[in-house]
Amino acid sequence: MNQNEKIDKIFLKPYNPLQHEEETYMLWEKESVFNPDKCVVKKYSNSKESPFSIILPPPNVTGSLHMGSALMLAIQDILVRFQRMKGRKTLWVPGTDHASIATESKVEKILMKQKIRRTDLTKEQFLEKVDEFAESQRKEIKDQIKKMGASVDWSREAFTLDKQREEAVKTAFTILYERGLIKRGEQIVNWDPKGQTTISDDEIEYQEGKATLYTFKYAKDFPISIATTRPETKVGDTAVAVNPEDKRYKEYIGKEYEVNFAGCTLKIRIVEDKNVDPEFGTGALGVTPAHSKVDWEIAQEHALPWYKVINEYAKMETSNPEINGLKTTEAREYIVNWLKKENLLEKEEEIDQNISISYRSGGVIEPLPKLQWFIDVNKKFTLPLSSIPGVEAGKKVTLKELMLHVVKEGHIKIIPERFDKIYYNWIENLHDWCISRQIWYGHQIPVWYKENKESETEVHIGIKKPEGAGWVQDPDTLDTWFSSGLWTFSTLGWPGNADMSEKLKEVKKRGDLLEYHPTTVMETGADILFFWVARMILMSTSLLGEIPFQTVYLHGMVRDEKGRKLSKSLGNNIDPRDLSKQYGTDAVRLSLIIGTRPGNDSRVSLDKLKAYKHFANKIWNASRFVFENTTDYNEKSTPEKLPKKYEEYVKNCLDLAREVTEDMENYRFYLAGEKLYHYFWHTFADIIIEEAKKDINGNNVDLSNAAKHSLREILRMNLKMLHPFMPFITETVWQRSPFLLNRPLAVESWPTKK
RNA sequence: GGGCGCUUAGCUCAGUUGGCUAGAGCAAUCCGUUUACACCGGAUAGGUCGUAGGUUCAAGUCCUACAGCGCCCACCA
Repeated sequence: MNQNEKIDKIFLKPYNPLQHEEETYMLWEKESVFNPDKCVVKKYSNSKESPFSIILPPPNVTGSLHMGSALMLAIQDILVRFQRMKGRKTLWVPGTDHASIATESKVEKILMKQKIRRTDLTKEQFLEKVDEFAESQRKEIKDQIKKMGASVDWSREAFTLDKQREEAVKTAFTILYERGLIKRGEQIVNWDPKGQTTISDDEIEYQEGKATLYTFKYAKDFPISIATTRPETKVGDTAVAVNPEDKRYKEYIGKEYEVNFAGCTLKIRIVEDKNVDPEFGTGALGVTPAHSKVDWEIAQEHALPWYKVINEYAKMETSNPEINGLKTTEAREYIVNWLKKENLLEKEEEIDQNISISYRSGGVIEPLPKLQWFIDVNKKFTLPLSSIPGVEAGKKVTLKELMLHVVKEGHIKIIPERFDKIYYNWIENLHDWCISRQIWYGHQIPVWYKENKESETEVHIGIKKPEGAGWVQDPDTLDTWFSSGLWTFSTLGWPGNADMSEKLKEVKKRGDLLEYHPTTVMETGADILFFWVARMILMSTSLLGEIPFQTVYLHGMVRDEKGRKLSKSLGNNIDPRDLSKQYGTDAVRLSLIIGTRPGNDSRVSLDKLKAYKHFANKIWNASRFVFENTTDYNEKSTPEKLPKKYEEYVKNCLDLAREVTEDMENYRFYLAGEKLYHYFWHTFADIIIEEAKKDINGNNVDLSNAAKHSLREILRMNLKMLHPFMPFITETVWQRSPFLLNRPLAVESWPTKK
């Protein structure tokens, strides 16, 4: 068998991705090229260069990965592989998120199908089921991450609900509590009667709808008419608010009336408040402090009493037995009828109104006052330690100020820039963050209560249950974003063994946290800028006095071919693995990357997938051609100075390398990828190879050698540059090539201009 | 109510700080079955870069207004 027959044997045609991808990933793992420590030992990376670090946004264990995750993995892998090849010590930490509410309700649904209700199980039994489910999803997700070729360091895999992260959560809670930033209080919260839990402002979605606006008086002898879409809540009114500028009601301000309204006795005071719009309705607002956020604030302002008239099941709780226990909608009907009967109803009109919906459970949000835990974003506290320029250690700041400062001063750069404004706007409107949830799955709040002899409640906040009998832990769990907010440093060993309250500094002396934090870049979906990115900034700046990342790269949403959202309920959901099987992972990655600008939505395109699958085949065959035709190539026989034509070819390729490098360094890999594609196919394959064919078989030995030399050099550079984009095929070719020395392509050096 | 994005070839989209005859993929038309590849090659056609003004030696790129589509935030009880 001659050389070319051998090459034919190892380069079977056409290129079949399925045949090579798995073994290639195994090769990388065997060689530990994803582990930065081992890369230093093996001298694959230069420990003197500044490290490059990135933490994977942890996918929720609610289900398997979707196309958005595939895009995320592709972008991050490109960034990471590029830096690794440039010789930087490079860390990419993988992990998953327990996604408390989402996972809990998912498991509940699964149990329902088996005719098991949550209430049939004890808390322990239920959590066991959830853990079981989460574990199986994690396996699935891990498999998907590998299939996408993501070069993550599995030895550092993390889970937001594992032991280490639990320690981080408890520590964070304790520190924030000690600084007075976490408080417990009765406040109006977004209650989800369907999910039976509170949710944060950001977890609400608005649905457009119509509502009836009723205009009426509480009673015949009451001087002012009010308008509302929710008459049933009016049994909880304690005031009527009017605009101070409104002349119509000036004379009533400060007066108090006792009225009998729908069988309930109400004491209504007339107050003035700037927030009341004189143009709307009658210009007078019936204040229901317990069941409306705006009203709650008005009530706070005027020290009004409040009465809860709707309970956690969205049923009435009133002194009138005819209404008590009714659903809110039934109570509304009762009250409207009563108004009609009493001849108090003046007007009924239809208006546009948005309905607040929980984005997890779909339940209609009922504002309720409840005893909950909050993070106070407006309270001044002393930052004990800081490496943030402009905020020295010891300075008094609020969380809001910190969060604004680091972005406004450019310590954190957001790509694309336009999201800066959106971020500022969100922070400026930020209210206290309600962090307690009435569900089982998640980090239980590290607070313990005990009744003492005087039947007062003692409270203990800390990492461990206090000594002695009688301590009961707060049953609530934390908002899932509390633990994911710690993600950039909880994955890097924080808090470790140090005594957190005393020696924050000590922590930084330890391994990963010192080496890799702040992380270089956070790449994630633009849709979780508020949920997550802002929370990470909050946690990192306040707990470590450090930014969590230098750059935020935001990607848009991946939609289907028609531009619709991909979702299970629409039935157009795609498992990236199915596309990988059909087109090869490299093609899937390229199709998601090329032409997708940061922050913009993109569409799954079968045309693109097909095109890049063909491209993989092109690389395969062009490589085969080069190796077949250069088997007798001898470096020594290459003329020192290449003939002009080949000199130009090589120079052009080096120019491309410079341009591509610059694009990569500036996060324009969606351009770099296209340039590489175009160069490889339409310059290297179509022009250079075709030109070289003549010279290789010609009589001029020097020209022939120069052609062989140039083909190899250009192919070598292209395989390297294409590797971050198409890791599988480039590595597979490399492993079969004369280029292979003592290391995989994944840790070969990135081409630079000599 | 406030803010943001998009509008470029038949379709889906690039075009980096204003600078060469405006690009890619797919689709279309014609030719080619020469030993890397038919998951191929060569060629052709196709755009007054949403509209109207403006700045500039020069505008797809900057400014202003308008239109259509989409998104985010706030929210009127």
